[in-house]
Amino acid sequence: MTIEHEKPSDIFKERLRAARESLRQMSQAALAKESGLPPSSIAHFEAGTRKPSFDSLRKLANALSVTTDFLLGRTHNPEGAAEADPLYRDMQKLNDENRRQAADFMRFLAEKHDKEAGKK
Amino acid sequence: MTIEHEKPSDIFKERLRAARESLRQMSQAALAKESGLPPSSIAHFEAGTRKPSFDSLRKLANALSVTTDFLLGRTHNPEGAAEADPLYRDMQKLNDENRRQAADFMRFLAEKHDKEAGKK
DNA sequence: GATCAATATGTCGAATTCGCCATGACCATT
DNA sequence: AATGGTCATGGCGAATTCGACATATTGATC
Repeated sequence: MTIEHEKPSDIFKERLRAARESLRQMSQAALAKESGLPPSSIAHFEAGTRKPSFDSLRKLANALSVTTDFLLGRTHNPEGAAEADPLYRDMQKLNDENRRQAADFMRFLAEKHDKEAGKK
Repeated sequence: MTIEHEKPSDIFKERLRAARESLRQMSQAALAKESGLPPSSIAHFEAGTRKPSFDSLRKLANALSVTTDFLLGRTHNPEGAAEADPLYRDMQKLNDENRRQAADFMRFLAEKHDKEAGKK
């Protein structure tokens, strides 16, 4: 039972925009040129109307110098091994009971976050 | 320097087979069941006649507990320990603020657990 | 208001993957 | 020879992404 109130495809478009704007400070046009993809594809990806193919995903990750796991929402760190994540190291110190409590707490956070869906 | 003119799609099929056979010792049918993909898709991927879509790639990486970067040939190591952990994966779906709170809570649990280690 | 750059949205045919199913090959063990 | 397990291959229609292009929309500056 995973917390899936945010779908993988939704995470992807947010990660892509975050990497392009905050991390690399590029325009869509600049990323398009760097990755060799048409600008409209970048826009579609960030709008969530398309999901990248095998090749497109590779080009995006290369152009942005981030891991594909970050773009797919599998890792929080744009760069490198998740094992280096201090949070992961803390996680490994937990016993089974503590892990269950942490999971419950995260579910609570996710639900509270969902209630703030009436914005904009 | 080593000449590496192997196309990304060729690397992928080799990585997929290596992860399934050597790393996890699963049959194609077993991986199909674990990932929720049809067995024929696994065969096509390893034959190189198809390349996985966005969703299929995620399912494969989850089922095999490896990074997508490894499957795509962007890194040399499978390094899937953290990404394989469901708790860690769920944490990636939280926003920054919630993630920070979850981290604090886990640190608290870890420290509390340390204090109870007076006995050996 | 006018202009311009950046982004959003949609349309088109072509190409690719999708799940599903059938068939054949290969290789053991019986 | 026959069986069973594993994998390879390809056809089928449906769904999706592809690149390319057109056209709004937004936001900031003048």
